[in-house]
Amino acid sequence: MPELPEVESIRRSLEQCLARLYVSSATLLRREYCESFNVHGTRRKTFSRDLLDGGTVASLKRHGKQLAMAAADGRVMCIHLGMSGQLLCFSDGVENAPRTHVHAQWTFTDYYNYKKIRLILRDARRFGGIWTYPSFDLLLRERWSRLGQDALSINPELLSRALSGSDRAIKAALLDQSVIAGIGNIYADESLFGAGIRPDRPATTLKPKEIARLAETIRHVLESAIMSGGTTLRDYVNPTGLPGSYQQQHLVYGRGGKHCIDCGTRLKAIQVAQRTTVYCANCQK
DNA sequence: AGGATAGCCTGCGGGC
DNA sequence: TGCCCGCAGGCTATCC
Repeated sequence: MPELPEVESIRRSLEQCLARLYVSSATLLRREYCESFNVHGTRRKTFSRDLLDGGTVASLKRHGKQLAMAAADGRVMCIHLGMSGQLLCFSDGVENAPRTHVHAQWTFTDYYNYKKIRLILRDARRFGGIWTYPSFDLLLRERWSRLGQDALSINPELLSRALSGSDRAIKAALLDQSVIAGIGNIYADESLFGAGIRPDRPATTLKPKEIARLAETIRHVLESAIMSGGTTLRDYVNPTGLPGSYQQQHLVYGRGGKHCIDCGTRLKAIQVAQRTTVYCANCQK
């Protein structure tokens, strides 16, 4: 379940592995997993060139939970991993790569070191996808423009503006990618606990001081999680196969019915925005 | 029109 | 042992 910290870990890992490499092949194995757009933003058939075939990897960018790989000639490929998506790197010749649920694969050639790297995109549940554009500007305009401020660069003023006039539960707002981008169920619960705010409070009832505290806590939680390489609950691993360890620092997520680490009260598990939500009724007001 | 809801999809674990 | 059901949740389409 890649949220912002996991996607950022993947981005950094791919940047290390693939920057400046030549894309010597790109294959889409499941047609409907990828949508390609022309210069007018109109959908059309996907060609291997859309998956950067024949290009050179210039940059890896991220906004919220979405990742973009751009070629030096401007072509860009946006990847969203949904719930179960994985990007995995293998050095050429090593045949321990998973074969199931692979929807796209690439071969990168490193002409300086005479090495080849294979990248595969697997996604069992197929909630993810790939969207390709002829330029980064088009990705920004057609897709990323729908996303709110990236959660890693949130501050009190921006969060306050994003939440203004919304009377739904604060957690529902945090999960809405058009309000703030990158937060999923795990980091929403952890951030609200850290800020001492009940997840079911209508967003409009938050005082400026609480919004400020929440903004700071979100940044702190996400930064800590990135330093731990993200959260691995079941099968998240970065492209080099390394799991994250932030799950060891979870204070509420997945701990419903257990004791609050701060005060010992039994943590409550409720439903907010159709998601299991765990909080401490004593510590969170 | 903002917000709630259903549905997509597979793997896994608990219960019987 | 094996089967069935519920649950996990990011996102979009649809409804209210």
